[in-house]
Amino acid sequence: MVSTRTGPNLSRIAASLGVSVATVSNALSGKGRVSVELVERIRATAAALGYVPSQAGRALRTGRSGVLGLVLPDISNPLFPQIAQAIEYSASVAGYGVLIADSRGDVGMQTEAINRLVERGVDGMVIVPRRGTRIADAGCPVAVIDTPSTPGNTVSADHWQGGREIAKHLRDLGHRKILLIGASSTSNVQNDRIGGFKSALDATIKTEVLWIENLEERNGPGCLLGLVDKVQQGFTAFAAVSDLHALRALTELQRAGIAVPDSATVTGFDDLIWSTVVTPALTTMRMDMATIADIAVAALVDAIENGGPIEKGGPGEASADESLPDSRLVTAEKSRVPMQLVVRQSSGPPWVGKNEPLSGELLT
Amino acid sequence: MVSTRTGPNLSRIAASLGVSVATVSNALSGKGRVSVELVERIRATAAALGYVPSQAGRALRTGRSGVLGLVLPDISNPLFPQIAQAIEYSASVAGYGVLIADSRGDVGMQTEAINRLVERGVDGMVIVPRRGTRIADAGCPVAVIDTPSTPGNTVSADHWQGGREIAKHLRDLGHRKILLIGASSTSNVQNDRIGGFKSALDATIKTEVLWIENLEERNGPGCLLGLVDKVQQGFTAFAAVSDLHALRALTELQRAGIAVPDSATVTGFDDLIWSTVVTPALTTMRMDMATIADIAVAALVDAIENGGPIEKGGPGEASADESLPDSRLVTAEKSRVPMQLVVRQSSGPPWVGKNEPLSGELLT
DNA sequence: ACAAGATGATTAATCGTTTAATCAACGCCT
DNA sequence: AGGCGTTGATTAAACGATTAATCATCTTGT
Repeated sequence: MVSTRTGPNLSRIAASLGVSVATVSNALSGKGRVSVELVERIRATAAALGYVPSQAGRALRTGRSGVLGLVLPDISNPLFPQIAQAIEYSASVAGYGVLIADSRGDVGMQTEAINRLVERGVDGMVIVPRRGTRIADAGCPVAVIDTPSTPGNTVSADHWQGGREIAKHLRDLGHRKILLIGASSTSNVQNDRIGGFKSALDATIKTEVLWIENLEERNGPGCLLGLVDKVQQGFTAFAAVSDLHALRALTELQRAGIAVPDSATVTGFDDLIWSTVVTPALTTMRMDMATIADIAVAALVDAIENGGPIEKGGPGEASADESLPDSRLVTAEKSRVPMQLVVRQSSGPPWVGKNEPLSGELLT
Repeated sequence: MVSTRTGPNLSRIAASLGVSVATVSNALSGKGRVSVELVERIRATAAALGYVPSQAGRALRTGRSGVLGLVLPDISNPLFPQIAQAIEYSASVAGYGVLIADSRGDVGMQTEAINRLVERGVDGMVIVPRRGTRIADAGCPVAVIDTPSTPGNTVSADHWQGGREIAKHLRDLGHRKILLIGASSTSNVQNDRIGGFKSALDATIKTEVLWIENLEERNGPGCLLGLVDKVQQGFTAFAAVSDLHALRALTELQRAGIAVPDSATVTGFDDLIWSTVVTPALTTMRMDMATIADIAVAALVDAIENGGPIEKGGPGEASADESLPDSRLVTAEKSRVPMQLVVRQSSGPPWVGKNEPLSGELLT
């Protein structure tokens, strides 16, 4: 029960100057009419006393908490640090705090996580869904960061263009038989990247898609991807849809004695933390998370403060549920942010040098 | 100005039942004296109306926000997902929300980040410092997750024991010349891991420490670690102090045609996301973040709600600053949580099979 | 039967901030 | 000089929940 009555409040400042609290409030917020001289004095004593406004008091009065929620259904996603950092930065610049919620990969717990945020009184939330999960009605403005092709998406990287860029990079290097590596065929993001990839190539280049999830269903998690066979079949480039899978491909090839990039090219996506430290460093596509976060937060703040552009919840059960006000997906003018190609050492022309594509001596 | 007057409040419930707000409050919190029958009716209508208590109102009255802050000076740390997930879970079980703050690696911005949290009215905060940065006075209970040897540490993994375990694992496999790989000699965590490692070995086993930071100062970031030379010098095992460096070592060795674990063993620390997907999967030490988070949050909540055990801010400038109440580092009974050895495929006995330690054909 | 205690509910104050409404001076114009 | 707009400040009423203090009943003991 030790209430930490820490800083002074408005009335303390008011008392110490012999003015009213309203005047102090007005002076500090610059809203009412206060003489410049008095504003100066109030500012000074506020600073001297180390005044910090009570968010609770302000929130109660204004009905806004100044806090945004951040929901990542799959928080173990290695992209999380990038996203959290970018959102937190954009939010703090806009004067908002960021409350995190985790649904531990469980789709059912996502609603629960969202409810926790709502109960904490967030003014809006940023949701990065995975696998096209439905966003439950939140009763507050919601910004969705997924992929442009998903209905309801607010802003995201241009995954399609990203796919195109990396495809062109591989094509220009001279690759003619490319294996695309993805995790799940139900992911919108991955499908867009793959779609863009294929759209950049004509019939002279052959592609094939390997879905890791399907493979692991048969061979168990962590199984080999069978890339050595693919090399023997003539594939010279392996374009993973995420750096995590690129890493898997890279090490599997290396373990089999296939040199990268000399005998096989590997590329990834997202420029994750390890892409620069592995040997060879990964060629990858980087998303501009700072810009994406800025846009998402700006759209959210606009909706919160000015009742900006919102779109009624998606089709389906959205308007059927009447107990809650419908979720309000915010929209942004610029909804797709270009990705940037980062060329490092893991990609190169096929069949460089003299080596056979397969040394064979170290097959597991 | 569209105030989202969403849910009903206490008075709405009170009015709809013809009782007073105090009674409703008492009934829902179970504190005052209300007849069981009335409690039942109040609970029912509260649920029917979809009542959610206003955190702002509650916070203003009780002086507690029900929110904890989470500070990671280096949010790009790949451990972040694990930590954030664990802390958020423990906090939500304890009825608290988690507000994140990032100082983007900049030590100076750490104070700023902490201040942002304080201004938002967090009841306490969890800080995971890096490189022994000083914790600025926060004016609220603070739990520090670092390493047991750091003064002021609240709880953490037992890095020393972790080092011992992995050393014993390598010793038992038969390795006699081991290279330890760390990033920075100023990191308490890394020093503890290395210290524990060495403490488990007698003079028959030779170890050497490679600090990546020193190497990169000379050769530039992302440079090779020169592990091929080390193999030639007779090192058979490479024990990295983090999975990130283990990954770096693994790929560097593989790129040079040195098979892992056949010709060289590589181990890591922390069981990061990629440790299972690389080939060979990484042998590593896993921290029990769930337990660590539970302990940290419990200590924090205890200090917040019962004024639990706290320790005055560290020596030095802590008590010199008089404008803020001193920071209160909370303590926990169990401050070191054992790490767990996870044996996978990247470690094995030295010189297994017939292969020469170095094939040499693929040296970069 | 009456004082004393237990029970169940209400009153009213409070947390700190914002803001609409009010008020007192003062200068200015006709 | 009296009415009027402007300036600079104050008053007072919220916002929603918590809680100490109070009050009305009803039970119980002597």
